[in-house]
Amino acid sequence: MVIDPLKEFPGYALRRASAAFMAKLAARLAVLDLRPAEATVLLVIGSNPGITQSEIGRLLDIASANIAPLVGRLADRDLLLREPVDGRSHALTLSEAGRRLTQKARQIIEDLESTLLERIPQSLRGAFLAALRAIAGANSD
Amino acid sequence: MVIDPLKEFPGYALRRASAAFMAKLAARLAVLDLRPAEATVLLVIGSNPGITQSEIGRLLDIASANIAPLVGRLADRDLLLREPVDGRSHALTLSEAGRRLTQKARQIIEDLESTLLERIPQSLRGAFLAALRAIAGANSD
DNA sequence: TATTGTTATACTCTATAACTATA
DNA sequence: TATAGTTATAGAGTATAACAATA
Repeated sequence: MVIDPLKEFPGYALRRASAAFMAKLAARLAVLDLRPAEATVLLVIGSNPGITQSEIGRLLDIASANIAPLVGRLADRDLLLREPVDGRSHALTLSEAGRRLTQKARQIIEDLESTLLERIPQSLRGAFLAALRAIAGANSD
Repeated sequence: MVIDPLKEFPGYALRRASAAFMAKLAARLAVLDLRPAEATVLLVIGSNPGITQSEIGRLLDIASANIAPLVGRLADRDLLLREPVDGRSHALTLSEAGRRLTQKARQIIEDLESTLLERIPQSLRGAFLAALRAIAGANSD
């Protein structure tokens, strides 16, 4: 019998749960030729027309160096438009094709989120989300 | 004001929480020149002397192709010993240096796990862990 | 035939450093 | 000086394919 010394570690369970969820998400978004990070950026732009890359980075905790190629790929596919707001910032807006694709991505994400919630007793869902946010926001270290 | 369309998605919160936790873990284990995956493998071998690579892979959900170089690095550092049990499997055991390093890694991990638990009300910890396991084990898709 | 282990390769996300241009 | 953006590069985890050796 193999002993699992990580069995009681919530941090390890967190890692495994996240990996399992992300693998499923990636597989489903692949149908749209989108990666998880690309889909989340599209959703953010859709909800915030005119947002800049640096604002997206702060919201999603993505380094600006990593947003550049990501947004570049989406722009190359004509999913979004870049318009200068001043000499250095660019306002990002979804194109018509971008809006259609974002809507499909949102559907996929919401479907998957629903299956995740089904695994958690309804009365605990609020506390579960609060706990995850507390862990994610624990940047005092 | 920037709107966060992912605010209510537990899957996204899960991803962020895991990323935050893993970043801290990686930073602390770096002191021992260990990566998170290496530390978990050391812990598993420490609790299961003589375990084989394929058994580790099944326990930790790591593809065998990825375990090979990982175990190879640990063996190169003389942290573990590989002894053939039959013509194809190798029994893995910690060396004395491996045991010392594993103990230090375990301390680091347990410390960090404690700070994570502090963020969750005590009465909810059991349910939180159960929820994460349910999500990680939801392989029916 | 199935399993164990290995090598090679590629993809995704993330991290850092160095740089230009603008505020 | 600080901020926005870009480029280049590297590290880490993960995935697949192909293969040899063994059960």
